[in-house]
Amino acid sequence: MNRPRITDVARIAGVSTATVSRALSRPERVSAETRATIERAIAETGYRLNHAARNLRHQRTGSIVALVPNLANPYFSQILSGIATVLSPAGYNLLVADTRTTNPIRYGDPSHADGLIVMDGSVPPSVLAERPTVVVSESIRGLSAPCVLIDNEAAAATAVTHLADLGHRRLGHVTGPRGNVLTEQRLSGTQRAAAARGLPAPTVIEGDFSLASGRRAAQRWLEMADRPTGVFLASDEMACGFIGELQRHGISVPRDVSVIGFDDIEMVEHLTPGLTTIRQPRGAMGCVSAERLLGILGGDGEEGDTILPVELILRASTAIPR
Amino acid sequence: MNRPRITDVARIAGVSTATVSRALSRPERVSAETRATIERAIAETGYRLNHAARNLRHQRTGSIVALVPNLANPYFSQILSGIATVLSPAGYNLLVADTRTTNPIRYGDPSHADGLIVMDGSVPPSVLAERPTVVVSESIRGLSAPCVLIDNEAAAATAVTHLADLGHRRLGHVTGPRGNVLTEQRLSGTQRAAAARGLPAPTVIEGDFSLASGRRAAQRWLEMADRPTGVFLASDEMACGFIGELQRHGISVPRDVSVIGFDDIEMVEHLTPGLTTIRQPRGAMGCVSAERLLGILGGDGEEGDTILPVELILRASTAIPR
DNA sequence: AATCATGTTGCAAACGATTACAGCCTCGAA
DNA sequence: TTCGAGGCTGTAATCGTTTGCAACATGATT
Repeated sequence: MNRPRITDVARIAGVSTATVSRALSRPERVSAETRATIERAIAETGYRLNHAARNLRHQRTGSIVALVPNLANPYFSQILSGIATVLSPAGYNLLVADTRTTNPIRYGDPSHADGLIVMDGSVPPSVLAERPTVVVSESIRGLSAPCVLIDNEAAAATAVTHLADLGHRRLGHVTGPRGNVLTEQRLSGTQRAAAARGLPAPTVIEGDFSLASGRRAAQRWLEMADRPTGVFLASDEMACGFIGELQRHGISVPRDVSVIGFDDIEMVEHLTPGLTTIRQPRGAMGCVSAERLLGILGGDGEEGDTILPVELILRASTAIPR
Repeated sequence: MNRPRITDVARIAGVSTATVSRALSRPERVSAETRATIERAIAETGYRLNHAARNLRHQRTGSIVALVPNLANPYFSQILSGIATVLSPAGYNLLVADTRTTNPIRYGDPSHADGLIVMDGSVPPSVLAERPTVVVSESIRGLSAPCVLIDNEAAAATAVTHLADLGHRRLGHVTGPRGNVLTEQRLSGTQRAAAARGLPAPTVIEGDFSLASGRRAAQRWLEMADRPTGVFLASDEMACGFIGELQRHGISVPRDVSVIGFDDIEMVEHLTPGLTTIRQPRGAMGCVSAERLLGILGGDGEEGDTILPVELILRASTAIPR
């Protein structure tokens, strides 16, 4: 037996399909008794709306696609989770596409989704121009879409100020890859905050956000004559590698050196010592980006970027210098 | 200016919409020169197919929905990632729904998706009966859908056998919540393997898979007169809590006690000591479940469950007993 | 009694594709 | 010349809704 259609309901209720449709979408425009009859007919047939047909008629899809560079990465899945909590009550489906395996062009196509939330800065702007778009976490050059970001410079300053508050004067900073926007902003915040406290410019070690580059940074630190007593690393992954390598050489954290990371990825809470770090509000970033996209879709979208506050998470890896 | 439709292409190419449609879906049924003309017209107009219309006509959606209990949990996002790598090349969209925020009934609706991949054992079978379904990781009682699983009993036996191989004779096992299928299977595998090696029955401590319950298990361990020298915990999270709490009491892992976990979640590689554990092939579980679903959709679906092999990951938390 | 506003309902045309069926043309065989 | 086969194309119905417009009934107003 085929799935019941709206005409089946109409026939059984003895009304036209137009009336059934109205009873569903704007019940107040249908008389109470007709509505009751229709409801009975719906129950009897087990009728359920065909969304493909409705979407065709409405010229919309009811879906939002989220473009992530790597679905397996917890950083993104937490943002996704935030997005889902907003989209679902709003009646939108969440379509997820991993840019490693999916051609983003496919989702730029308006017949797939009503809007895009992009977490991958490397997606070409031309693909995104066709649909309402919100960018999260990174900004994309040449695209005039609203972004949901954190203030990386201020966040870095917070980290450095924390070290300064503890009494550290010789500071180190391990950066992300050169040229990356995040890298530059965090570096600049680091230098600004140190200067503001009247401290000498922090020693800069170049990294690339990866665990391995954190380990290399540790080797650099070990070789130094005048070792910084407080080190701020631009990612938690690097901080993990850094601490692990130091411990392997008998250095104690935080007794010999205080370490502060960036991101607050889940695992660093469980390290020994627990890592002091800057938490990015990933869930909130997801929520806000979804809300802003809904705003645009609803026609009352605002201009400009949203900057979300970060939080300094104090754990055991930072302490007063010896 | 409106989006070009197939009629626009047809008009410009001087053919009927039927011919344009055929040129797109089965080019060999259209003469080469007509095809060329059509292609020119498509390029000229910038025409792109409207998927809503095609789907309506084809009575399909082109989407698969994945039902996860918690999108922010890396365990699931890695499975999702595997699913995405298979679905995307097959031309399907991946719709993700978090069962905490979305009513699963909504996705049981055939007009949303062509099939379901379920990662949440608590979804009522009635919701799933309407569409082809594959269950991953847990099995759902009362649902005759193929499952993609690991052999939890054998995996637990592998863990225990590893401890036995190292020479441990007094073993402990921290379980998941009672009543859970996984809990029972891992417990039974633990007991069977100990018996097979002629060891006394392992001391059982009840947990619930959470970090906190791992900490509580550590307290229980500390109170014991005759402490097990090797402990197998049914989740890595519990193992983290367990080790952390022991270290806080000056107990050294693995010198004083060997610890083995279950899952190989990302962070445990970076603990000190690195956690020996049983790795679930999460990416593969995702791939296989997606492939099986595509099989069903394609009409040549096979019956029965797929059991994937686990892997013992040796790290630093297990060693020969003192 | 005529007019009008109001509330309900139905008719039929969209939305944008796909495809069964039939028609036309060409060419080779009888 | 006639016929049939095969290749290509067009006509029109269809997928399941939504919605502008018009029609109708009812009761209030003049």
